[in-house]
Amino acid sequence: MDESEFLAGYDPRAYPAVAVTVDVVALTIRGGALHVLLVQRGEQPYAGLWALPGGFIRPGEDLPEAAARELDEETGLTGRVHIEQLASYGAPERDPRMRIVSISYLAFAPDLPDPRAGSDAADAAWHRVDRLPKLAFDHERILGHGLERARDKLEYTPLATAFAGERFTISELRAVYETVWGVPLHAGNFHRKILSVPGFVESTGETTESGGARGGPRAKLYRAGDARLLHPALLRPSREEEIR
Amino acid sequence: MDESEFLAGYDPRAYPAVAVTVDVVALTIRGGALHVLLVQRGEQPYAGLWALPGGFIRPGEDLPEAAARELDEETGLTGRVHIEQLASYGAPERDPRMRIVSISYLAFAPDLPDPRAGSDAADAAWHRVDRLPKLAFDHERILGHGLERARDKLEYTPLATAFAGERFTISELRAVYETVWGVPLHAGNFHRKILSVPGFVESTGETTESGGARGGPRAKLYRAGDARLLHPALLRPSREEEIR
DNA sequence: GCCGTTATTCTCATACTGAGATTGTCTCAA
DNA sequence: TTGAGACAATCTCAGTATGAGAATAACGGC
Repeated sequence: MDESEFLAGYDPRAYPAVAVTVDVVALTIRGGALHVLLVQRGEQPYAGLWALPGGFIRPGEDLPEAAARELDEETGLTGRVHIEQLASYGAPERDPRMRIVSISYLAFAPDLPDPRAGSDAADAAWHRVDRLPKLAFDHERILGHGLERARDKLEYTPLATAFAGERFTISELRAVYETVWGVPLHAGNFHRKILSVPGFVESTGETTESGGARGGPRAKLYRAGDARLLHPALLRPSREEEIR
Repeated sequence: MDESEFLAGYDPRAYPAVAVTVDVVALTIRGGALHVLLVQRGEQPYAGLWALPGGFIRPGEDLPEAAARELDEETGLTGRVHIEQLASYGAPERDPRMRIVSISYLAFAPDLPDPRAGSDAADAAWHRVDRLPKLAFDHERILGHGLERARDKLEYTPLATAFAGERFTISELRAVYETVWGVPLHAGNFHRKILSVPGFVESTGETTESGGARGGPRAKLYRAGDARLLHPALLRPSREEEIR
């Protein structure tokens, strides 16, 4: 039986309703650590637990639109934020109330301010991804996929510049990679690599106002270039475990 | 307003129903060309046009399960087929009948038999992806994303072996790459590369029964190895256009 | 048996990478 | 004011990967 036949003898409205939500994995870097935006649930199920910000799509609203709205409701930020679809989850029992299919989105932004104290429920806050509370629903799994995707995209896209400000130094960019990947990188090689990938960064001709907090010369400032893919890619230090 | 507050004053059932479907982009290689499985619609809307196989998810059925079922209904194949989630589409007007959110799946398989003559609608058949008829809904876009994903995954995963049979020669594997990427590859370099990537293929110790149809020595036979990621990856000949 | 085809292996020049070292600027504290 | 340590920016050098072309040899078809 395929779609048309199925439709012919099948009225979806006759079945238990399926609701569609979007959930957003919003990542930012604060104080040298990767953080994710979470909201504390005020109601059952999972009252008191933290969850990814999200909600039902509205009539007439496209998916990316819904994701941007959810993010905006928590952070107040709309522009400047890179947002992309992550994956969808629809296990029958993932929400005890009813059948809910959730489309997850991944968002990246430079050091964001504290979220609005939720016009709603209990609370909203940035949490270090390496010190997470227990999450509601299957949000731990969704967040895991989001982190994986972010780490991968750092390799072959200029995504890292989305975590940095308008202008940044090579060292700041390196800190983004080190934070997201969780490994130290060779400063000299990183510098050489960044400048050799066409379109990754472009010089602003300026330098920082002063040296680093603990010394060192002023660094040159760069802005994001026009490349959409990095070629050749920046490869993560080998991950033998992940290969097999 | 976040999920919990929204839920509190909002009953999704009160809104126009949202239906969830899965659509499958099933790819195979037949006669040296990449093909996609399409079904011809028997009813409105888009009656007579071709579309990706798909249909509504059923109560109690998880997403991947639904995708596998849809594929099985058309091909009869269940095992052997690699299947993974592709993306989701939910533009309000993508289906004129009602709000439909579709989760698409990507499937790869070795040269598959002709599909069942659809227990349903009009027809089901493999179509060369470079000679497509007009497609229903936004299926052309979905297929485009599927092809893009397949081409990318060929670079860093052993996916190509999913298009080849149980045992295959290096040349057959090269043909898969050339077909999916649409470019000729240097036979010698390809050979060297495949054998140097750990875990990509492993020797069976056997060779083909005879040489190629137009001559040439017998080729050694290999089977898929245990690698899940290719390292270093096989890079596609440079695609300047796609970088910026 | 001769010719064209194809599998497999080599060569060689070029490009990219990891590790370590060098040079010179700048902050901080004695 | 000065010396120590931090850090940006370059460079060296060896090891590895890649593209292009060629060499060798096994087969099928005629």
